Amino acid sequence: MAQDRTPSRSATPTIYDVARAAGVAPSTVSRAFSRPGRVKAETAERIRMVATELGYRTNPLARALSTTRTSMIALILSDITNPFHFEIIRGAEAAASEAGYTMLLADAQESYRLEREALERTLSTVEGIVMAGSRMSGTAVRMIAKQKPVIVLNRAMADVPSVVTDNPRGARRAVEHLAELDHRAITYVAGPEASWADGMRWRSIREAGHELDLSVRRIGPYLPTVAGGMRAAEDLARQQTSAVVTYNDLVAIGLMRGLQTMRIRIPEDVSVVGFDNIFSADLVTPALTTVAAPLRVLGTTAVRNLLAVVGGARSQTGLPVVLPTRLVVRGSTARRSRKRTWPRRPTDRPGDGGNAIGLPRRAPEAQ
Amino acid sequence: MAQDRTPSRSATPTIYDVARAAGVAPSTVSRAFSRPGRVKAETAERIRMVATELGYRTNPLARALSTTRTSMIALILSDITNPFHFEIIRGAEAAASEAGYTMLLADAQESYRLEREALERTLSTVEGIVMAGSRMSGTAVRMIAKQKPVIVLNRAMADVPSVVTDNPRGARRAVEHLAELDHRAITYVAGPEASWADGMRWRSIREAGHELDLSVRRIGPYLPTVAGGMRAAEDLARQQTSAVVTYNDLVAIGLMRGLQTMRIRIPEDVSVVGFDNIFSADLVTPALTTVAAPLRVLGTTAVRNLLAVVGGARSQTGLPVVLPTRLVVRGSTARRSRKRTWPRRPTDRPGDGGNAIGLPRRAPEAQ
DNA sequence: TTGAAAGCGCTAACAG
DNA sequence: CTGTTAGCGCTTTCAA
Repeated sequence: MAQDRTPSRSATPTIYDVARAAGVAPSTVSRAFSRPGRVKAETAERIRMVATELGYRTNPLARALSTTRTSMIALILSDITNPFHFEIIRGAEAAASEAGYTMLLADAQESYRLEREALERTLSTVEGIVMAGSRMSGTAVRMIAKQKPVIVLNRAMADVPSVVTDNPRGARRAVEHLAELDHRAITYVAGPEASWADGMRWRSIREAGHELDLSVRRIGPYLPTVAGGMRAAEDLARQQTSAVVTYNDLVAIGLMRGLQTMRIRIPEDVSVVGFDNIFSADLVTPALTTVAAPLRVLGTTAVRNLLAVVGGARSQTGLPVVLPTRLVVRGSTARRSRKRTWPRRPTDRPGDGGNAIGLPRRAPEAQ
Repeated sequence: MAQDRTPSRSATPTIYDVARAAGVAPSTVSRAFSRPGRVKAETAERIRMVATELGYRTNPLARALSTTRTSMIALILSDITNPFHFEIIRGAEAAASEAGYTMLLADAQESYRLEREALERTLSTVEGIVMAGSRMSGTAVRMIAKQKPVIVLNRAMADVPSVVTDNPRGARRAVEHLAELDHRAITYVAGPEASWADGMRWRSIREAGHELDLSVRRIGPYLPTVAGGMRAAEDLARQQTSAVVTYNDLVAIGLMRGLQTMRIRIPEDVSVVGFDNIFSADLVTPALTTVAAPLRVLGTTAVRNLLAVVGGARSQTGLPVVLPTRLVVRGSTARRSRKRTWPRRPTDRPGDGGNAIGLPRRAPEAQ
């Protein structure tokens, strides 16, 4: 009476049950499932019959114990709610299951501790790990990589295989696009300082700006979220800019929204370019022009490369795999209007005062 | 030379290594980790020291083999890219890791075969399963539930524990809201026919409509996507309605977009209410009024209940757990304007002709 | 409180 | 081609 709380679930038959029922040795049953070639066709057939009849299924854990092949990989995300990760997750999952692997998903929720715990929990279970947007230090990551194959996503590391997008070309395309639209000055709205991508993007934008003779400045850092973008809008209102490029789409979306509530029109007054092309980028108004990352491919590539390493491949080069980006032009960018229509109404801005808006209109300087 | 392709990774020490180094029996080491109480304090301490020094970590697979406790659960999703699932995933993951469990994630990509495979792959590894938006038949689900604890999400089942949102109340609130805004007729834009939620929502809306003396009709089914919503917009243009409720937010977003390209204004010409309150619902223009589901809580509740069952709890009632919804009023709904301003320009509509738009203006009928 | 021994379910030599 | 025999790393009686 004490024990029957759990509803009875049919106990799974083992290899021994099948062996007995089929009149063969257990090892033969094992072979029939793990290397069919090594068993006479008829025998294998009979075993298979008996097995399905009994409802036998090989226990992957037991198998893993002797082979060390668990057929599992882990995907560790810095923040699962970041839409940037959505398609990556799908890509990764698809690649994994396509290869017969199961994917463990762990969300660090931007917390170092949680990330460590997740690693701790999964490390000994999986054959390899994809770390996306990890907050860990380079040495910490290397530490992990010493124990299990690791692929780092969106962060180039010298000695750990990584997959990144082509930020330099993407940034350059963004700047070129704005230049073609007659913009002469660009503001970069920065993301987290610790972000590898942020560094790459800013540097590339600055360089492209120099080459194309645009003046470029940077504000930030901001949180890489819609809220962060709205904050940036407040700060941006104090300055004259006709064009801005943001760290990512979330920031761009927040920025547009913030600007719009101040009666600043997008794209008539300010053109905005984001990065990543997340879900939603084309749903906002105006639809966001953005440097699209091949999100799903990012996920599949990471997993495929990981599985290659697991399978014994040595990465040929020590260099990161770089995936191409492409500029998706939508409604948030337009030709610079000759007449400065902005700022318009000093009092529109909510919160901290008109000071910000009514500033002297000196031309933006580079850097 | 043939074997050294794989970079050497430090072999993990076992319980035996620790035992030897600490001068105790392996079983004692095991106890020290699994039931500390059963080991003399000093001994345990010593073992612990040696263990950390050697970098020992108990192998969960091996442990699972003898205890059948794998500390893993699976979350099987019908479609991982559906934003409806994003927060659910996070909630589930959080609840799992909080309980020391690891979550396997599998995406069925709306495919029955893939769902089966995922189940096949994970079933014997996990202690329980959360099925979200499953496409499987009731009997198939029951089949699974006979083997491992299962919680079904967003679908009420008689004999399998499930967690759902309060669609009836949510639908009712939506209808009430529209009625308060003077709308007299409502169109429900339906989602997939196989969807349990769709049935619930439609039925509830119809009932609420009856009670509040509104006429209610239904169009569809449509795919539960933005594209589906845009299709619905085309069809809706042939009819007079001042208010529509859609199967979900995605459809609502697509619908608004489609309507807007036809120069139909939201909310001036048509008020739109969605369901779920997914990420993006407040980013579109106008921001979407919607029946918000407690997405994250849905995930955590499912997992917590699952773990309770795993832990031996018997579900008290056979009834599904119902989570409350709440109506989030945003910009997509407004008071019905007296003057009918729509349809306006017969030729605006792209594609299949003016026929659709210029239809006789008969009042919408119920059902 | 600790040790010895017998598995958990499966795979992997090694013979035959 | 198939049976026999050891384990994989950990837990769990059963004694001591």
